[in-house]
Amino acid sequence: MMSEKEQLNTEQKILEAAKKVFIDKGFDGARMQQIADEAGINKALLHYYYRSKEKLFDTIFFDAFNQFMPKIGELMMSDLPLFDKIRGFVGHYIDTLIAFPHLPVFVLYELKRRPEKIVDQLKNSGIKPRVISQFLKKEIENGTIINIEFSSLIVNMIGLCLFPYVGRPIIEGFLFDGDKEAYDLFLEKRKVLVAEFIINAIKKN
Amino acid sequence: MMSEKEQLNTEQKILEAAKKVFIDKGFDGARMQQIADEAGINKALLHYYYRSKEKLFDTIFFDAFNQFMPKIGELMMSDLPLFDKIRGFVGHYIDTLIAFPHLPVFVLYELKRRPEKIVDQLKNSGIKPRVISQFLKKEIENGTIINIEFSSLIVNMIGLCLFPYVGRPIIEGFLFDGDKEAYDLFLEKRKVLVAEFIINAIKKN
DNA sequence: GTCTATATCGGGATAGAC
DNA sequence: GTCTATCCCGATATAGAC
Repeated sequence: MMSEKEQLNTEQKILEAAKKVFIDKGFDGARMQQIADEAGINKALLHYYYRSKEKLFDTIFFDAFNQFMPKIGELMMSDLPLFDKIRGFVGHYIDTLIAFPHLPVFVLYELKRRPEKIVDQLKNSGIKPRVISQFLKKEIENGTIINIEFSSLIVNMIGLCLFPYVGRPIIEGFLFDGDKEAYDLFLEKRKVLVAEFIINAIKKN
Repeated sequence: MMSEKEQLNTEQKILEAAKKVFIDKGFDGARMQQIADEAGINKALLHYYYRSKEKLFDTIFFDAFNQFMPKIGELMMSDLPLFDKIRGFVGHYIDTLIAFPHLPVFVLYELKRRPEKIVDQLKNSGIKPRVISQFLKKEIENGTIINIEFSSLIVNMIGLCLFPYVGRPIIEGFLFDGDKEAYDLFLEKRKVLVAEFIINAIKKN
């Protein structure tokens, strides 16, 4: 009986392995040999499918990035009440992070090597800051929330979601005495806590 | 007339150069040759002062880390009112980030390679989570703030300060259309905005 | 202490058999 | 498509002259 991994074809095995190694080690830290080992093949075959390390990396990276930037465009531009949008965003974002906890550091690190390409990707994502910004202005005029720029709000939201993941080794070690289970619980609870924290911060009265 | 750099002795020049290159490229991405060039010496001399790349890196890293983790122990454990502590923390933290904007990604990335050592450093920093936690409990009992764990609060605070720096390439490109000056202004304004955001989020009524 | 020259090795990439 | 063997460059590290 074949294991699940053995049922994959070679290209899929390579992609799985590359994803794992690149995300864990970054481009510079990753080794083609390790990817080959992980995929149960040899180095030469990697080059047969993807001519270079760079090419293979690109495939992985943009795939990862699209997972990392959740499909929240529709959510943000829907006609849900603002506070529900915030809850939806935070919940969805943290769910993604729980599924792929190593993605953020990977993406942020690689971001320094090629910011342009990534910004281009985002611009093609269909998310329109202007539209959301207008929506926010209306809520401010209505008096539901305090005066805040969209850029501020979104940066705050992402920062609050993200940091527990990128900073996990420090926080878990220092504040949770290395208690992995306690930290997982902490992360899970933040799905609600972060949304309420944000709403508290911006709601009038 | 000597430039400022030429007045430094060799060891200082090496440390300056290494700091620059390591922080910019990370351990794996950094090249001893580039460090030597930057310092205006040759590779052999690097090894004369620091036997290996790893040794040189360690020196830089722990130095950088101590800058990155601002000396906020005293501030946090002082007898200032809570909201002033928060303002002080955010202001000080963001000032540090403005001075060393590339530190966070560097520290977070390298953190994955050696979490233990860094947590040890923190534990020797003199900051006592328990003490601050107790202080927070009192404020909750007094009714000044809503019920919140210290771990949540500090993670939120750091996350809010940090993200605009680690995510700068994306945010600046996507939300600010690459306008560097506008982004610097945005960062500067956050010194006040973030503190008030946090205070709003936790204060009762 | 500082240099030039070189040893050594690891890793990405290719050639070529099957 | 998949393998083994090998090329070749770049990077760390060392030897040794001055």
